[in-house]
Amino acid sequence: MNLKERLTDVLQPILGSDIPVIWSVPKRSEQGDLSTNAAMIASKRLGRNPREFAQELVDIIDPEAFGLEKLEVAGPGFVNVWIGPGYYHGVVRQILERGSEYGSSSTGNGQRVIVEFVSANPTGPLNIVSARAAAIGDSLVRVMRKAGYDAMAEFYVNDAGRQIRRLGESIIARAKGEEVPDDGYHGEYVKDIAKALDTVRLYVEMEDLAQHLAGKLPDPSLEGLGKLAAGLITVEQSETLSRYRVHFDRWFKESELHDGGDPQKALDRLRELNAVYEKDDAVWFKGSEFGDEEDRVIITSEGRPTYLLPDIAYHLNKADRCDIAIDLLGPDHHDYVNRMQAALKALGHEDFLSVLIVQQVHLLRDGERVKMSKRAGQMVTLSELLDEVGVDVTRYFFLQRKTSTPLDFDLDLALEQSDQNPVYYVQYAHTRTRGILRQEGAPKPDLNTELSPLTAPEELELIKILEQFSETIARSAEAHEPQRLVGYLEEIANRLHKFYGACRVIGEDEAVSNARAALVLATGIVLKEGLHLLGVEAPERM
RNA sequence: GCGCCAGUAGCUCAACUGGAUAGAGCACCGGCCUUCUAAGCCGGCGGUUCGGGGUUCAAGUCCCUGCUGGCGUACCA
Repeated sequence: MNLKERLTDVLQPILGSDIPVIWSVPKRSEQGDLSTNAAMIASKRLGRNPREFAQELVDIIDPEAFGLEKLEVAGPGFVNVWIGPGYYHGVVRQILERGSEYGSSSTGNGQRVIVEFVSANPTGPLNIVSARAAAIGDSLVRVMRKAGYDAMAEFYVNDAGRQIRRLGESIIARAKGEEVPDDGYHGEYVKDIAKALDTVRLYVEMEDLAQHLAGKLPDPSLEGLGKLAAGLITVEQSETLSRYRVHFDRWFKESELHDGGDPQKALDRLRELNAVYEKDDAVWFKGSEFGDEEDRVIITSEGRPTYLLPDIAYHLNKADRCDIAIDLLGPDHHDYVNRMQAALKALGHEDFLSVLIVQQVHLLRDGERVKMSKRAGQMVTLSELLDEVGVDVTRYFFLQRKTSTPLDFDLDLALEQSDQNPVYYVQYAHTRTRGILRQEGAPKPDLNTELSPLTAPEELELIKILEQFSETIARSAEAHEPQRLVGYLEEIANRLHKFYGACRVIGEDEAVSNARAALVLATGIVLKEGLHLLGVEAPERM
């Protein structure tokens, strides 16, 4: 149990169980190391003077028992707490003991989570929004695992349906040297696939294509050809993603769903629940009864399911496998959220799904937006981005900002290998910890190193931020906001640099040197693990 | 029209889920390298948190309303 929890345990009986005791770190050091507003909340309900009540809380805590320096009532009724250095020395020791395990918690209680992201159609290379989603989704999974969730990363492959036929058509057109249809896929990669398939000719579909091109077969299997190409594209996507250090635990194919008859089962279930009806030869889901703006067609008048039905089936499938589903969707899909939530509500899975909209990314070069057009096949792909700016910078840039806000990705800044570029600030801090300990004559700290010489403000400020690692991770996980971790790591870097400026490690009195070296080692551990959660490397030298 | 996301320093963004005097980076100005990497540190400049109401001890944060921008608004996915 940590300090906050122990303090809360003492206060809770006086406050009553319905008053939350929330400890926060005040912005100003004159307000102590920890603060709670519980007395103000409680006094309202109990009709008491908040400051008097706060004093009562202060009186009941024995400072020595908790290693506290003092407690105070402040402002309108805050209880402020000053923590003694002994507690912080314990934090450093704990980091050294736990190593890369430091920061883990059981906040998630082992809840099973499926985070679905990217899920790009297998009809072309990954674009920039996918790149952003990939970085965020992957880090979110890492963060959630660290916070005690049983989290899995999943990629939903839309390998069925119309777009696969269109892909087949586009390939045939390219193979014939004809223009690709307007609603087809225009990128250069389609040409490459056509060529590759033609060269290999291993598959029945390709034989069909060859026959077709020779004028012997009027209609090759577009579906089969499309699937084949989709498979190749999926492989390519997965290779790019693994270069990007993005890992998926499962690639879930839409065709698996169809093979198992899941969409039909979902439809039957909705029928049983009386959540669908027929109108104009089509089957409609009663979305408006479950929080959507309007009812939605799930089987067209031609008898074909719309994309919504297999998607409902897919989410039902997830509901069998996890407690919480998180979907990261592109900005062009946000109208889809309500209807999916409505469907899940109808099926008894309210509050199961939470959706994060990954907003638009604009690439800037020379201060100008880079024009991207899918229609004309002109896109900057993830793969190209990685070639140009590298994995660390790309991931860091995407993870810096809240996912729900549009993002300008400044290529010139990304390429700049200087202090202008924030990635290096944190990486440099890690390098600095390694550099100090690499020095000749540097102490070799271990678990028995005496830490009590750590008393300088810069030392304690550094430890205070390290102490918040676990909580920062837990909050990032709960809020589904990995970007919080970025700001946190920058804060560690900043305090390390200040410490570095104020306190020499090597050449001081031996006890001081040893203790400081232990602190430097601990800081390096946290920085490295933090960067790892972002999928960014922690270099030994720069 | 309706829906979603945004609007905070000149620019890019934070703000620990409603707390105390709204913070960083970039840009601009000025300091600090014969000592562990100056990819760093210190100081300065810079704000009606889009406007207007409301809720309360307390609002950038919650509610209402108006404005601006982006995206979406299919029997496409």
